[in-house]
Amino acid sequence: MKITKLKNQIIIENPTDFNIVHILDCGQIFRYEIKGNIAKVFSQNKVAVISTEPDKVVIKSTEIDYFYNFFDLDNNYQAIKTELYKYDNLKSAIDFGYGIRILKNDLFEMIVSFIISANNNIKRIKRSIQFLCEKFGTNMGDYFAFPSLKQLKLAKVEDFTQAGLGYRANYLFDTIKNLNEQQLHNLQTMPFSTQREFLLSLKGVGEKVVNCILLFGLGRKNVFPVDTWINKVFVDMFDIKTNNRKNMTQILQQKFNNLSGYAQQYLFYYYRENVK
DNA sequence: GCCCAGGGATGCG
DNA sequence: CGCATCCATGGG
Repeated sequence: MKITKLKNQIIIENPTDFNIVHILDCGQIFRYEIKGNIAKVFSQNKVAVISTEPDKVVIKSTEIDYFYNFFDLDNNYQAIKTELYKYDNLKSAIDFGYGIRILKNDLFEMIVSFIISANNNIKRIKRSIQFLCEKFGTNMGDYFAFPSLKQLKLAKVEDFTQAGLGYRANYLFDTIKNLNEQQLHNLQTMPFSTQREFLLSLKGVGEKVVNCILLFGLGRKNVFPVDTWINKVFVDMFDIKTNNRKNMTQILQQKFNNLSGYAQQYLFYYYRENVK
């Protein structure tokens, strides 16, 4: 795989560790479109267009530095997959989702998105987030930006209910009310345990959501979010008996250490796409 | 009508 | 602490 970064585009030749469908459909992001071989990805107020051609992927954006980092292109996924391939029960998942990469997404967007994600399904999560973008985000012309904290502070509980958040409307409203820009800024450089403790103090953020925020919004790869899918597959794939999600998380994180986040994404994607 | 979806808050022992 | 129950909402 060869990556060439130009002024307004990135060219990836022989993309053995980059498949935009794998990346977008593995549940780490909720703002994207896939139409044939063209995909659009949104983060903050930015957009990238990804075209997949035979033996080549082209990423186009006016914010090419942002998306180079966003797609984690300095990271060597070949080495990660080689390491994870040592686990028998991961081989088929890695083969299936070979092009997965863990995105470096915006922290605030991840906090809001994964509060909405709790006990919800991806289709409805997408719809709710799109509603919030259209109602409170900046109009960028052919799309809407994700609303800033300041913009979301203008929302009432009724707006979140109207967005279809159900009982999560109150959680999000409370979190937005209590968050400030300084805290968001400070979170970027806090030690792991302090980040975790602060995020858990937010309404609507529990053990699973905090791990998603840490993984996708703060680049912490040592966490293993256990959701309903991982819960289902746990006993099958690891032959460890427990129904306690906190125990599963601890067991999985000990097993995979700093590769936990990657292992989780391969397994989540494989299982959700192949099992009903 | 029932069950499920990238679960969390709350209360009770 | 651990555990049970409740919580909106749309799709299958």
